[in-house]
Amino acid sequence: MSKKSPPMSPLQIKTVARMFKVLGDPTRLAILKMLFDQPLTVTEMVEALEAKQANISKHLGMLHDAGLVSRERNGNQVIYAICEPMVFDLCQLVCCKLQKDAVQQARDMGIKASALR
Amino acid sequence: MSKKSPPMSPLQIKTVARMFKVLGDPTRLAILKMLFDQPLTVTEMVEALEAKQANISKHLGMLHDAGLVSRERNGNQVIYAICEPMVFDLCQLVCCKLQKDAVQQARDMGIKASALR
DNA sequence: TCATTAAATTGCCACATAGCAATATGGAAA
DNA sequence: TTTCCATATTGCTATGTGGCAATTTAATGA
Repeated sequence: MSKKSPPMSPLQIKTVARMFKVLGDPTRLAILKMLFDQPLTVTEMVEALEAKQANISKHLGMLHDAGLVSRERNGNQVIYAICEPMVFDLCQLVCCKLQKDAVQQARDMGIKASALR
Repeated sequence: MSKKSPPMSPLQIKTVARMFKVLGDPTRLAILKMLFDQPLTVTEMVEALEAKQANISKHLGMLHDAGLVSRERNGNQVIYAICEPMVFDLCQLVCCKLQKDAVQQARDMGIKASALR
C-alpha cells in the first residue's frame, strides 16, 4: 500500500504557509531568539537589536497575531514572551539541518572531521 | 544559571529565515505535500494543482535552490522528489499545533471533547 | 493639568515576489 | 532536419511588506 500523507484543505495549507511566512524574516527570528532566553520589553529588544522602535513593534504585532508570543502590560511598558514552544523546535530543526550542511560542505572540501570539533 | 540559547550570527539567522520563507507559500507547500507521497513530474503537479506551468516551474526552482527537492531528468521530462526529510517534520510540527488550536477553540465554544473524535 | 516615557499606529518609499502571458530551451520522435 | 512535447525563462503587473519618519495612544509622575 502507498504511504499517503493526510489530506489537507487549501485553507489549512494556507494557514500553515502563513505560520512559516511569519517565521521567514530575520528580524522576527532574532526577536524570538532573544525571547527564548527570557521575556523582554520592547525597548530592551530595540536596544539589543539596534533597530527602530516602530519596526520592532510591528514585528511583535505580527508574532502576536500569529499566536507565537504573549503580550502583558506592566505599568508603562509591555512585556513579550514566547507562548508557543513549537517555535523552538522548528528553529532547532532548521539549525540542525544547516549545521549538517556546513559539516558536509567542509568534508567536501577535504577538511578532516576531527578538525570540525 | 540562566538557560542561554546558542549564539547565532546575523548571517545564520538570515539563512534560517530564508528557509522558512521558502516554506511560507501555499503553492510551494502544496507541491511539497504531493512530493511527500511520491516523486512527480512537473506536468503531474501542474494538473493536480490546476496551476500554470510557469508558476509551478518557478516554485520548483525555489524549492530546489533551497535544497529541499531534487531534480532528475528522465528523457523529455523532469522528476522532482523531496531530498530533505526535515521538511516533513517541520510541517508536522505546525500541523499539530494548528490541530491543537482548533480543538481548544472547539472546547472554548462548549463542544464536548467526545464530539471531537 | 501638563510633561515624560513606552509602545503602537500611520503614511510613505523601495523592493521582493506571485501570477499571467509569451517566448526560449531541451530532448525525443518522425 | 523538422516537429512536438516538457520544462525553464523572461517581461509584465499587482500586491505585500520591511524600514524610516512622524504622530498617536497609554500609563506614570510632577
